Amino acid sequence: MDYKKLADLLFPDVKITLEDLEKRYPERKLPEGAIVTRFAPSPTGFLHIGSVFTCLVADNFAKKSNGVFILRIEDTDQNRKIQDGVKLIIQGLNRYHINFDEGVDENGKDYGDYGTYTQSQRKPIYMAMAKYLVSIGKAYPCFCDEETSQRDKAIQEANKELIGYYGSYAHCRDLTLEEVEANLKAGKKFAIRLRCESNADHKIIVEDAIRGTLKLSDNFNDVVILKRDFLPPYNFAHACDDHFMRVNLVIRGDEYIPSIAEHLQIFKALGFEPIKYAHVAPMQKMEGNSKRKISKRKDPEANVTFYLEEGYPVDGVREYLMNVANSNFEEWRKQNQDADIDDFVVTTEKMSKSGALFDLPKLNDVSKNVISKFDAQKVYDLCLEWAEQYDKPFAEILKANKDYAIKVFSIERGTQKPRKDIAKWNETKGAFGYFFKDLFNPKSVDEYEFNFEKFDRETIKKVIEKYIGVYQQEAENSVWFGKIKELGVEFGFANDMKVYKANPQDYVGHYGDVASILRVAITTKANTPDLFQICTLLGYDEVVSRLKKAVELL
RNA sequence: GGUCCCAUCGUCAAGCGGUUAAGACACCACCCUUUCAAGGUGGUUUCAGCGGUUCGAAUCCGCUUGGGACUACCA
Repeated sequence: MDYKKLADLLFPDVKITLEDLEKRYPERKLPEGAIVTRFAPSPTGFLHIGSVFTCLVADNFAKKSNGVFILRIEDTDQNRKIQDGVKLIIQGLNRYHINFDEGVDENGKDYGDYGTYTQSQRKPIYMAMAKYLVSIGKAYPCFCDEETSQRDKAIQEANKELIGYYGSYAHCRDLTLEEVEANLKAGKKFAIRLRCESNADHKIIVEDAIRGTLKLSDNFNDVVILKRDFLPPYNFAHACDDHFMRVNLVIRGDEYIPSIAEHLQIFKALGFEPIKYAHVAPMQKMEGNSKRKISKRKDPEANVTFYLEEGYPVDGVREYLMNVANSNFEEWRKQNQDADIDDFVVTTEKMSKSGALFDLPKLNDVSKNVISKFDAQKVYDLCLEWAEQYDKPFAEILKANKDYAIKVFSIERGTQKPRKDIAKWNETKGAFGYFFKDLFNPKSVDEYEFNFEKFDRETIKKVIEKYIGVYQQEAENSVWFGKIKELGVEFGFANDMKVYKANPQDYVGHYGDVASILRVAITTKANTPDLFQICTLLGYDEVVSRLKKAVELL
């Protein structure tokens, strides 16, 4: 068989050769150990949180090794592509401070020397390489239609045979030149298949950067490497692109593990150096009693916009994702409290083999800590940024009361033990809303978080009424609090915690309870920052009017 | 069905043949207390099961079970 002739018959117009491409995309001159990796999404929907995770890791590898991080758009499936898919991905990634050294921008424009970075535009490369494989006898044209493969599959299933295009099912594997010519003349379209030289009984050993040694069955299938539209499926695009972009570490989801053998076969046929893989476990989610992958369709938290909408600060999400990526991150963070998160070095060895459950309570905790370290101005800025998009009325209030809002956010901030009231910006209104007159408008006693299990209405009312009489805007916290204690004694509250603890039955409650009643009366909330500071900020008139309001509603 | 991957507290996880089996989140209790939080201290809870190898197994090997992925001219 004259394979060269076959290749020319199939691709008469393809002139690009392997040598041309090797020259056009030379090996990179990078320091020893530099990692060249890439994120290669398909623009088929929203940006998945798992993608952000993978990017964070990949970006870290590249940056820390003085390597290169590439964004490549895998849009060879023209049917699944969506409008603005690329934009969505890039914008989402940018929000999480992920930037690429090479790739495409929001408008689809390339930057970098190894482009183009959009697969649908790399057709000439794939065709050239497919032609090359045909010319050396490692690939062949397949004229089979869908019905044929459906039928074969049914037969294989019925016979409990392996499913695929191989052996006697590989109808076009040994077509003669004449047969090919006849098919071509008849106007039949063809795909290109790899001529597989192995079988399923053959085992291969692969070293995965995360998984360690993997023992896999070899590929036995004459897989399609060029579809009828002459665009490649993932497998061939992966081999060509990652080789010519001089990628040296492929970080991808572990759903690709079963196809490693197939991919390596393609590399080998092409004469390319086999590539190193790092297969990342997917994010999981609890459903009933079992874990499952977070699904794009079913789970809102799969979409990055979920975190944006809820108002999780970007730094919080990044911090949490780092936690998931490397278990030693937490320890590192403890020792480097103020260090930039980018200073942390992620290692493949420390990455988990099994999928981590997305743990929202943990995210909340991490996020609370992150926010607690922001200064008031930053809290204001980020909260406003969030509100502008997701809570317009609140944004207006924040803008109209900027200085005041910053004072509010300053309470017990910047101290050794900063408050941890909020984990995300959509909690701000609940936690601090009462500071703003426009947001404080209780209509019924039900809106107050009074502890009616401990104290009845009358007691609460009496305490508040009495307090209205004695309340003054004190300059000193201690003086102010002394009065509260004093007031409590009148109603039978203990003014000493130890005394109270010793004989609780002798008292109605303790001074903390008095403070709680006043806190709720003034703010409606049981949990607030330092009440003295709240009163100071609110001002005498407002405090008194709120106390009166509470009495009225009680 | 076939192929492959994975398996330590409720969750995330240290662990790499000898440990009282770390730590974090969550939960509970207590302490502190000029209130609420925060913080501090302590606690509940884990090696999926069964065999083997070994003086010794969470760790190595088998099997079983459970979970997951793949099985496209999708990626």
